[in-house]
Amino acid sequence: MKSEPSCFSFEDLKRSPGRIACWDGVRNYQARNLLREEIKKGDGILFYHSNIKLPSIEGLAKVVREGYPDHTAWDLESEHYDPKSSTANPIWFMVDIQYLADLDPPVTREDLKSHPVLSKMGVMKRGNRLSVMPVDEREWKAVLDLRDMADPVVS
DNA sequence: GCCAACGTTGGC
DNA sequence: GCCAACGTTGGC
Repeated sequence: MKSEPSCFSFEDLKRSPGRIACWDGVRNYQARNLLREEIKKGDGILFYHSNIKLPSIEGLAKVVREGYPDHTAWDLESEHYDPKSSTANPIWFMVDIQYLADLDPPVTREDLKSHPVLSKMGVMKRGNRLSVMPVDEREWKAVLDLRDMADPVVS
């Protein structure tokens, strides 16, 4: 999952109650479909900071609640308000995620670029604009290996 | 600040 | 349904 830290950072997640936050405000159909259908409770998450000097994977999180309607779409006050979405027919979805661990130090985009497996990650693809994208098993393991970490998502 | 990539919008 | 125009994203 990718976020501009000025909008919502990994630190923000850590400071959230129970270290849980909802991944709201996604307004892209491809990402919506992932949130609604693909992402399962217990899935591991690489939390990536974008649009900054040193774009990096900051840490790990996991999904604690599967796709449910994004209520900010119904909130007139929200900048993500969308009149096309209603409680009867929600268009946009979100999941809840929970902090797991820091990557210390963060795995930078430079790190990813020079890695045989990670250089092929979705987040490295040109023009990629999704705030949610799939990470495969090899990529997940490769990130953990870079920091000599045990897999925290084994259930 | 530049610019490529991509999604969305709207005229036709 | 096509496609040009436009806005946004995000690395550099």
